Amino acid sequence: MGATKTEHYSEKQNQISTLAKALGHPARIAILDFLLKVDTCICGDIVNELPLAQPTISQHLKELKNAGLIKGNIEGNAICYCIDETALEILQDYFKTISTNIEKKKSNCC
Amino acid sequence: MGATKTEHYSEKQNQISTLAKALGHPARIAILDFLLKVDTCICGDIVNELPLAQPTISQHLKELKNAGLIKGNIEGNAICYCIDETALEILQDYFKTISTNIEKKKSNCC
DNA sequence: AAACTATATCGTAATATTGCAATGAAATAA
DNA sequence: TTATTTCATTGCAATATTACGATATAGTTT
Repeated sequence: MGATKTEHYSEKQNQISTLAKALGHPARIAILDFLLKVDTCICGDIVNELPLAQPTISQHLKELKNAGLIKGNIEGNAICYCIDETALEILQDYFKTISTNIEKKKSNCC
Repeated sequence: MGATKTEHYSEKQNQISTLAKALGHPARIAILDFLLKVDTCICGDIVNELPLAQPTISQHLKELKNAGLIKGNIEGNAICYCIDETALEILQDYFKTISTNIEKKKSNCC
């Protein structure tokens, strides 16, 4: 099939998996890393940093934006991208919760 | 094309994206949630919890295992799965680093 | 206005993922 | 030994993703 059966899972599970999926490509991690590395929000030139053609990067940016991981502001004829903290906080909280739950369990096998 | 150009990215970027990709499906998040919810490691019956056929779940478990997110111990003719903390720590550290970096920047735009 | 710059969208080819029925393999129970 | 149970693997169809050339759009410059 190839189509995920999203309707069978909880909203939280879909939310986390959607965010994780958006991060599931090295180019998109590289974009986030670059947005962090640069002091101000970056207007363009992500294309010069990655080994991908402009349409491909535009597509990756769109996916990050759709997932809510980055925001884009129009600035003249360029677009200024930066990280959206909200989404990252959701992920951070999720992993923190898992970690504390594991800690609590101290599994009796494995 | 459809093939990711992994060779162009840093090891860290590939590591994080691989882990994120493994979490990029609600069924796999549901599996992790279930492993956490149950007190001991679970031997089977994930199939009864999810709306997917047994081969499909076996496939998802394999992907989680390949990514290093879960471990499996053979126990008679059943297999006992549980979460591997190491991979989760890597992700947690990554998101923590991003958060502190964003905090430091206090972006002057967006 | 025309030329230029920056980004998005379209179309398409190559490849990957998702899901399942059928089947296999391996331990256990009868 | 012959079921039975539990999980993995194979093979395949449907769909999604990745990448890019060509083209469109929109602002800027000349």
